[in-house]
Amino acid sequence: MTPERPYHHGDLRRAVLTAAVDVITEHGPSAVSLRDLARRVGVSHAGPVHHFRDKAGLLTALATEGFDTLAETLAAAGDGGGTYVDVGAAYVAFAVDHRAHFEVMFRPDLYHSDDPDLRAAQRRAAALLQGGVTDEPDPRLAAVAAWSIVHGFATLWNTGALSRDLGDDPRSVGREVAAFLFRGDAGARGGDDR
Amino acid sequence: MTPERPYHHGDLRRAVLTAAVDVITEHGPSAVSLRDLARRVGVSHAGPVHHFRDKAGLLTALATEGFDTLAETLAAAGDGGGTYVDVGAAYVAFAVDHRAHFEVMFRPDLYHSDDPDLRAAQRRAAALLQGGVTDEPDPRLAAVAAWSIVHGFATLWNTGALSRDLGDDPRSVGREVAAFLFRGDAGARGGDDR
DNA sequence: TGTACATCAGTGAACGCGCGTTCACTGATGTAC
DNA sequence: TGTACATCAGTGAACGCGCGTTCACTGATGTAC
Repeated sequence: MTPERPYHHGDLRRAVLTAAVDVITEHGPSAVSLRDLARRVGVSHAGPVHHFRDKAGLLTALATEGFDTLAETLAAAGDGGGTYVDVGAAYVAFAVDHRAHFEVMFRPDLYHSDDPDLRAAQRRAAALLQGGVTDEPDPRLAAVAAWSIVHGFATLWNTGALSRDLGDDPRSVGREVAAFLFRGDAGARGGDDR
Repeated sequence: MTPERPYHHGDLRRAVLTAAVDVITEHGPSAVSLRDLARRVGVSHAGPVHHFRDKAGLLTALATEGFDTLAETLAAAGDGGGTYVDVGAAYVAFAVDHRAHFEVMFRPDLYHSDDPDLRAAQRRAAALLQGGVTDEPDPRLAAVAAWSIVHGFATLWNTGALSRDLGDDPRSVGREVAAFLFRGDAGARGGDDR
């Protein structure tokens, strides 16, 4: 018969991260404990330490993964002629689809914010956000405004602060909100300058 | 000689709330503990329980206070012909001036979100946010966009996510960002319809 | 002005718990030769 | 193909700690008469 729990887990790192996502999605980042995650994953309570060093180390890994995914998402949305509105909609979609990651990413007190991998991922995502709105009179202000509006919408949506009669599709409302910012610019183009 | 610690504190409730603000401002809401606050205030560890019932009760009080102050701030900004931009700037100012309150207010998992006083304060603040942008083609969308952009900016600023070369005056940048949203509307008037 | 009594605010001991982290360890795996 | 050995992944006991909450209590205050 096969043993129920082989000595080596296989991919404990991945499993712990996934469990962390579950906990955070349901109860928020402050509910995370290494011992609980170990329990969920069926491993001794000291197991996770091997992969993350620390509780903060685990959350660092989660935040890094989040910034990486966000960068990929934004890049994909901007490729092939995506407008700023597409990029903004992608930002909102990321935030609601990866709520746990999103929440941790913007709580730097929870992780090792000087971790090199993390910072690289952060920079990558930030560059993609800046790049989207180059054809405005004041592009720096426009970039901050653009980031603010999608970030704000995503945050308000995720915390349940928004009125419920906005419907149940955050992606489409998010897109409308992003489009509203550039309602004057015919076409609202951005992203690709080739 | 006067006793160092009179038996009755005088205003323990107020003192605990203030101490909580200090802790949250410095270390975030998850660092709050009733015992620590009691220690800071110079009172037995069970003292605060008398006034708040609960740890969540304490945070409920803090959030309520926050929504009340926000409502006052927004009302003051809208009075006497304040434009939406004024109201938006006031929102940002509140968020950076009362960072601790602001942070707790949008973490409903931390408090008793069905508390009647809390909900009343929430409704008051929400109404003032809705009312600011009545002269847009789609006022509901405009209201969500307006709330999103100032909320997003404030959140990004408070978490330190924004680039440092925006300067050190969140209020004025916040105002610019809010103004950017309505850059097409000459005058960008709102708030008073008298 | 004085007394009795109810109410309120804060005390301090005690409970039981879950946590992060450390440690010496052992089982499993892979690699050099 | 086989053996020795290094490395790696996970174990389980132990540590010390701070926490929230409960409880019977006592000091202080205020109010009725």
